[in-house]
Amino acid sequence: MFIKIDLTSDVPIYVQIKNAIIEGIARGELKEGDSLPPIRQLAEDIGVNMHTINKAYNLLKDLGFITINKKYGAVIQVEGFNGAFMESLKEELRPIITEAFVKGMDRDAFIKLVEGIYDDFGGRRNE
Amino acid sequence: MFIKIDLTSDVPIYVQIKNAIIEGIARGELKEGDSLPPIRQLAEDIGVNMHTINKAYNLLKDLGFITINKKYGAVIQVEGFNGAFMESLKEELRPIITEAFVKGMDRDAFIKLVEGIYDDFGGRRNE
Amino acid sequence: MFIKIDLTSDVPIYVQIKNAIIEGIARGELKEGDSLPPIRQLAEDIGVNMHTINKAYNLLKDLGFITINKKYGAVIQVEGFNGAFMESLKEELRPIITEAFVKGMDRDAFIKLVEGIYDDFGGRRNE
Amino acid sequence: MFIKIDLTSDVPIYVQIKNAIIEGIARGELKEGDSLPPIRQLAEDIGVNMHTINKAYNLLKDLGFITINKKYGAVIQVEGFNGAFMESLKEELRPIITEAFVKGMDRDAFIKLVEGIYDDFGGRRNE
DNA sequence: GTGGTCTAGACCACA
DNA sequence: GTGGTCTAGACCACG
Repeated sequence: MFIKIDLTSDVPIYVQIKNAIIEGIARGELKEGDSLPPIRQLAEDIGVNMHTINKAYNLLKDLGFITINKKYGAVIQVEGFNGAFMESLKEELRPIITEAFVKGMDRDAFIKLVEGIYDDFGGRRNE
Repeated sequence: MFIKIDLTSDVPIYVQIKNAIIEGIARGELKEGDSLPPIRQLAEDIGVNMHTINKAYNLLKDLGFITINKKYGAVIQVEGFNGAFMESLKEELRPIITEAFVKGMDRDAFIKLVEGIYDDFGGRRNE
Repeated sequence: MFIKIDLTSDVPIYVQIKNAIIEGIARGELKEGDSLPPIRQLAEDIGVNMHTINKAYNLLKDLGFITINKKYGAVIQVEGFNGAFMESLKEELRPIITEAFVKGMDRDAFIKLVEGIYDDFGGRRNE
Repeated sequence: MFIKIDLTSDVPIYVQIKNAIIEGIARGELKEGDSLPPIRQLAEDIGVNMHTINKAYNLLKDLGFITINKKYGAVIQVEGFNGAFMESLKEELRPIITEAFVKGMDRDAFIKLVEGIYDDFGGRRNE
């Protein structure tokens, strides 16, 4: 698994790592039951501190994408979406859509954009 | 114009203000050519520091929603979307969509969510 | 507010701090709306590292006892209990009660113990 | 005896095993004088390391639920509760009750919860 | 002046 | 060998 960090980004490193791992699941490179690398190893691999990886893993745990135990480390195990997730999704989405709308981007153009991203994960099923 | 700030949110206040103003444009409460309130006044109205309002206005300017000049202050003037905007939109959208996909939300369900938000601004045109 | 840490305890320091603060609320020394000390100040006061306090505050936030914002820092704001809380409460309680039962402590004796602790917070209301 | 381990729980495995055995006594499935399975066998049965079982058995011994000798292995022999037990019980219970109280759960509701758990072991006596 | 992020490096509990 | 905790000390974003 290859994670590329942009140190100049204003997105915190641990969030970038979180996103990269979820992206890895979406792409099918990481499957349910797979173990993520040990925090210290991944830290060395991508050249950041152990604590930063730790924070990313714990965030993934809180978001329901992995479980953590001392035997197998961090293991992919995705909780399905629920009402709370839908709510937070909507709240994240709303200001983005509003900006696009105000800038004159119509609904169909926006949906096309969404479809384009979805198609990247196209044939895959997450089970 | 009524802006409600949620101090408990982890969205920075100046971003909340920015979002509220764009939302105001989307809802038709603010139109091209309208002036935003003077910084001091808005700061007092919603009970935050002038500095914070200033930051929000500057962000709106950078995003192409207003112009700022000494004479008229902050005036709504929306730049249409361009390639750079599309790129940043995609970058914002991607991790959100990826999470939804991995959690088992399919494309159509996501699109329905998008449509729901778009419909809030329904019949309006921004000109 | 006075927090006493037992460095020899196997309860992590940040958990001890969390417990002490909840205890402070229960005793009425901390009320809704009160700000907790800034993390660095409390860290110095009780002689632990800033990060340990930070962890305690974030845990309290996750548990629904405080909110955190940059303006007022950590502010007491208690979420009422819900189903999820009841479940975790039951799971915590079960092994404790089971031990007591097996050791021959009957229901009434156990309840008396509970009442004794409740009475420490007796006349108070948390609103 | 059937012990189910939850690797995703943050309760250590050896504590889960300890709890399960005490629960077995409470339910009457294990009685005074009964032998627990040999360490190796139980380790194999539930798929954990011998070391972990050993730790659980030693904990049970320290808590006064079993005796361990070379001839008969681990044998259920429950010490009645004493002052020290009461003290540790109180210390465990206090933060749990405090959280419940602060979240607005009143004494009677809490006691009802306790009674519900006690009733699971209802008509039984441990002798 | 507040919390948030990150680093470097140590020790410990659990498996 | 795994994650968890803790420390000391730095820099940054937000208000």
